[in-house]
Amino acid sequence: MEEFINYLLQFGNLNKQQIDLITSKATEIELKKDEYYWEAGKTVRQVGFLTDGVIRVFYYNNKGEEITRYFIEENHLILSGNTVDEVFTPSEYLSAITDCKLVVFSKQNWKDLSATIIGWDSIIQKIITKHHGEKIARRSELVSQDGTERYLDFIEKFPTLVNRVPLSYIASYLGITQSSLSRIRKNIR
Amino acid sequence: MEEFINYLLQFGNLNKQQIDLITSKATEIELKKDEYYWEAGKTVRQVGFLTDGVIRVFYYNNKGEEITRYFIEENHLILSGNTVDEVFTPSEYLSAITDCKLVVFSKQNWKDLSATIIGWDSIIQKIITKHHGEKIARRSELVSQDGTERYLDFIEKFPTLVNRVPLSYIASYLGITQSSLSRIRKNIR
DNA sequence: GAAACCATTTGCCATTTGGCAAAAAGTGAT
DNA sequence: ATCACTTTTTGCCAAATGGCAAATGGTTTC
Repeated sequence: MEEFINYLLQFGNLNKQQIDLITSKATEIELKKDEYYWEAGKTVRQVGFLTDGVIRVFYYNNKGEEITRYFIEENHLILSGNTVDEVFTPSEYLSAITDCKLVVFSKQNWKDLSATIIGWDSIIQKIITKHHGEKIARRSELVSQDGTERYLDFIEKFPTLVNRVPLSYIASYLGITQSSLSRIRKNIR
Repeated sequence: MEEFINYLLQFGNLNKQQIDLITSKATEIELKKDEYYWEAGKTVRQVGFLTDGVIRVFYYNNKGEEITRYFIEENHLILSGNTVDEVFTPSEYLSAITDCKLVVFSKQNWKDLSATIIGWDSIIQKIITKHHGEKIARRSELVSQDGTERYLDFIEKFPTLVNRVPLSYIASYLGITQSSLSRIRKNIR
């Protein structure tokens, strides 16, 4: 819980009272390895903040292959469709790669925070913008690189993930096969 | 100008008075083919809306190659860093692929609109969110596809661009060489 | 129409990656 | 230590892509 507050404070100020309110609206939950946080087609009713673990976001392409879109690390907010207003039904899956801990808010509680805390929306908006920027930048570079460059880039950008994420998922994120990734790793050493 | 208003109206309501205000703050400009709209390192002082033409967004990688990040089509907003508040110095270039027409607002005028029109920020936020979503989705798919799939996808998603954008730029966007793209095109027919 | 210029295609060969299956290495439970 | 299971590495060969240079096609200018 503390992690979440500290994270928020990076993007704006909150007084003790506001922090208490946020805390009172939150629930802490755990997710075991390989459990889903979201499933495609099932309505999302929560806003979550990942305090521990790694989550993988993926979908199935028209050949039935799992494509990893990105990874969510500790200290990242998990929002549905960037707005809490509407009912949101994702087309992708979020599943825990490691055991995870999250702080979650029901949509109603989240709306209450938005309505009560001045500046809340602005803080959240900044966070969303930041995450978007990161995701786009990472993806754009991938396309123009060959497998080796992609992997080196991955190591550099996600040093905390390399040893926690199965290589098959990394390969799927990088858009190469697992065997290719394995060969690439051999050549790098 | 009218295009811009119509575009805005898709994301929220505006009354006649508000529309007049927006119009009064806007300037229409033209951009000739190959002229820059932004250059890396030069401060951006405008918010623009592209009413005609195609703009290419690119940067240089560490090998000095031009990498096309994406294309901007008609009826898209061109914002710096997603917020107008701060001084923004881009690290990428925006250059006109065809002759272009834009509606532009000085930062000051844009702020005035934000301060005067209730709901303005919310409209803009929706637009930004939408564009972000589009960009991420497009990029994510590219990574997991081979050249042929990427090109077919490109044709499908940007039918209006295929015949207006030089193949070298498309190749750079797709992350393949121009020769490869040429061969791919031959095989498709 | 010829010349100059730019965009696109092609040929040739080296390199990378994919696909598939088997081997090897690592992990966990008994 | 052994067995069962999962993850990662390899080998083999086919297919895709890159790099480079030359050829072709198209457009503009004079």
